[in-house]
Formats: sequence, structure tokens, C-alpha cells
Amino acid sequence: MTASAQQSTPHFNAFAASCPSRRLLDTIGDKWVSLLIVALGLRGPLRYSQLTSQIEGVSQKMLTQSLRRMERDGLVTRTLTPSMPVRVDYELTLLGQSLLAVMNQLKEWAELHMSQVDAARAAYDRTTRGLEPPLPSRRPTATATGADTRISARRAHRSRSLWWSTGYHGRVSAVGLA
Amino acid sequence: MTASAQQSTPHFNAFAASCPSRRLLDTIGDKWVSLLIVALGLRGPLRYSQLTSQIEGVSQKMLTQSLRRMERDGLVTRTLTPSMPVRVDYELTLLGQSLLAVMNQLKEWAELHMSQVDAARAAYDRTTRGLEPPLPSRRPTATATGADTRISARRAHRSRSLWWSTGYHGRVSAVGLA
DNA sequence: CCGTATCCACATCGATACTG
DNA sequence: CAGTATCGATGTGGATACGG
Repeated sequence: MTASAQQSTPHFNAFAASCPSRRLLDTIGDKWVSLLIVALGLRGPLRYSQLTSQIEGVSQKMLTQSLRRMERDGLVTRTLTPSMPVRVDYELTLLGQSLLAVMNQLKEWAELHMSQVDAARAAYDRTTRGLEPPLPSRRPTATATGADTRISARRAHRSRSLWWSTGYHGRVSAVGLA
Repeated sequence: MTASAQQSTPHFNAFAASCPSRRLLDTIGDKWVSLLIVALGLRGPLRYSQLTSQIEGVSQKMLTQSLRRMERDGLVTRTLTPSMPVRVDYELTLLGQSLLAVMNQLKEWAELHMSQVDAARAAYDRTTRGLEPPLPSRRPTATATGADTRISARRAHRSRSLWWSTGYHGRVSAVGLA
């Protein structure tokens, strides 16, 4: 990873659209997956029902789906104990544990910086309000969906010698020097 | 909510369903956001067009949307330079930089462990194949959506004295002792 | 208890068209 | 260049019903 970065290992690169690691990035970035990793890392193996209560608001579907994917990816093991009430425990594998550190940091960052983010949002909304009207009604247009307003006479290309104008009227947050 | 379990800091807890930090966790776990953070952290400020090419496969819509959200959350700044071709640069804020370390680890973990995950998947699919039929056609059902097969006579509860049986016929990956 | 299957409202996202 | 707006296919996820 020192210089130009491409000879040490058969490297994966998440910046590449086709690289499998990008999908993996998506998977491990999932809300439920990250919470599950942290929960399982925090207190040993956990039963399905314990996870249900530990991770508030998760539905059976999402819980099972996430656990299944994690099991398939080798992040957790699933152990069935055929006791009287059937019991199933989930536990992090070594691979899963290697993710734990990162996930903890992710969750902690979110919790630690929540207030700063909130402040930033408030400031942003204060300076930018008006751009996003409350949109009270769906669409103030006539009852019939304006089907003809769509096309509109295509005006012939009027002198595009401007190429791209400097007179920018778009959204502005900060302006630099030309 | 007020009484037990917290007074040290006005703590956020992502395990709680209603905690705002959970949504934040969702946001920063987003594929595009994480790639953007890493890209911007890697080489200074970047222009919109540079991000387009740097992060392969991202659409205008997702790029703009992600950048906008990140700007609102105080993770990046947006600087407009009214030069001849209009130019817009995005740069990490201090808050954004504090996320960089975690994001780098996340992306690196994905790239470093991709092969292990692949192996785990292959192993899983080998032991579990048959559970997921190739589903060749969409749905072999008749043209009309089978509307009556839905209900089916609800059978009266037959002796549930078993409560929950031990004779588990479900999916088994590993079995523990009773 | 530990799931699976289905329905369906809603969010996501790519493609496309257009604009300052 | 750097967006915005809209459409439509697809995905996501909760609610519900049911089964070993």
C-alpha cells in the first residue's frame, strides 16, 4: 500500500464497479449486520430470542435474513440445541471477530458525533430553507396530469458559443476564487 | 427511559430503535458514502467530475444525493468556483476526517477478507444446496393469480400439549448438546 | 422457540431528459 | 460542468399467517 499499490497481493479494489469487495462493503455496512456484530461481540453467543430483544425494532424477517447471510459469509456460526424448547445460538467466528473492532468504532462514531451532526443539519437547514418547499399538496397542477407540458417545443440550439456559462444560478454553499 | 442505565453523558445508543444514532449508522454505512469519504480522504479536495470517474458506476443521482446528505451532515464542504467551466470542489471537514479512519478500515477489511468470505460462501453453498432451487421460471402458476389458494381451511388447533416439540425438522448447521 | 412464506406499501436507484 | 426532475423497474422491509 506504499507507492502505486498494485503488486503485493491479488488486490481487490472497492472503487472498481465490478469488484466483489464492493458488494461485501455494502453487506457489512448494513444497519442490522453491524448491530448484530456488535451485539454478539459484546456478550458471547446469543440466542435468537435474545437478539430479538437486544436489537430493538428488528423484525423476524430481517433478523433471520441478516443472520443467514452472515452465516453464509462465515461471520457467525449457528448452533442448534434440540432441548425441550428448541434453542439456537449464534456466535462470532474468528472472521466475524476481526470485523468487531471496526464495527465497534463505526457504532461509537455514530453515537459520539450524533450531536455534531445534528448541529450541522440545523445550520444547513437554516441557510438553505426555501429550496425545499414543504410540498403541501402532491402537485398543484391541474387534475389531469399535464401530459403535454412534458415535451414542449424543443428550441433549436441557440448559439451555444457560450459553451458553459459562468453565470451560475444554481445552489451555492461556498464560493472560491476564480 | 430517564431513570435506569444512563447519566454519564447524554448518551446515544444505536441499539434503541428510536435513537437518532441508528439512522446515522445507516447513513454512514452506505456504500457510496463510505467510498466518497475514502476517496476524498485519499487525495485532497475533488471535483464533482473527478468523483464520477474515481467511484466507478455511481450515477449522477446517487453521487449528488450522497454528497448533499454528507454536506448537510457536516462531513464535507462544497465550494463553487465561478471560473469559465464552472467548478465545484468537495472536501472533507474535520468531522468528515474523523470518520476517515473508520471508513478506511471498513473498506480495507472488505478488500482483505474478500477471499475468506468467498471461501465461506462456497462451503456454505456446498452443504446447503438444494434448499434454494434454481427457480427456472418466474412462477409456474396459472395465468390468473391464484386468488383462492390463499386462505385454505383453517384447521382447528389440534392438541398443542406438546407445547414446542423437540423433534426439529428445520435447517441444521451445527448441533449442540441438550 | 425458531423459524419460513406471502403480501404489499414504500424506498431505492439507474436511465433519461433538460437547464443555468 | 454540475447539476435537477421525472419515470419506471427493482429492492427492501414490516405485518401477518403459519409450521416443525
